[in-house]
Amino acid sequence: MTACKTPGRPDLDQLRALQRELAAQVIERPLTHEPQVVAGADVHIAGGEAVAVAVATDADGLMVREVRELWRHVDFPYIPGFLSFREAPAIVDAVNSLEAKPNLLFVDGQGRAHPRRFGLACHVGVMLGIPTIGVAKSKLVGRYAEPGRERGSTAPLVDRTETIGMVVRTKTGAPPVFVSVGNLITLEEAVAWTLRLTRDRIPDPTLRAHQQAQRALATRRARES
DNA sequence: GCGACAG
DNA sequence: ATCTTGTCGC
Repeated sequence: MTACKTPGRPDLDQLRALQRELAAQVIERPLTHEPQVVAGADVHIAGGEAVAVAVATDADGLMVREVRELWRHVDFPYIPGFLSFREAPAIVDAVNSLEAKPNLLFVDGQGRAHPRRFGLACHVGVMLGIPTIGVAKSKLVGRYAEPGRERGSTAPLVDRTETIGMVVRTKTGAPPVFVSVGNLITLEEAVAWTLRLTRDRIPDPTLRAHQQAQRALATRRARES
């Protein structure tokens, strides 16, 4: 049999076509409801085992309402531009496991600031049908001028002639983050909510999810030794 | 051909 | 992301 799926080398041409198709389903428009439940999600992967964590907080990110941890097998490799095929399934499951569906979700990666305008935050946003914001710690595509050093400074992220996101200084003196629309929100709102929920460099719900995922992996490693 | 390249 | 604790430098 030669027609088996080969985890090592996915059909990227086919996936690019799929991304363009799904990118057309992304809705960029103002929030229709004031978010009451905000969430952040992150995934850590070690040797085919992925742990996704979703943390739900109040609208200011100060009170944690819920933390869900979900394990999943992952075979898709990391390929720049195709991260969502590796991480989106686990994130979607983790968010769906929350008892209260969030009105806004922060995703650790790009939204529309992607070569085909379909980063991880868009993928998750389309699958869940909720507003999502992509907050990435580094750039995937686009050009930008360094924003001012103070927290709150911004600079547009531009690809060709299109503004695909915003480079945002969320912490004075720290490297900026790359904010873009995931789904059902505008770029301006995405930037405002990112600043609102960020106390350190990345949004609080995301930071909490990140730390919880790290603890979960460490725990599993200790258990296996 | 040469860089760039989310997590 | 991950390998990995303390240590070198401004």
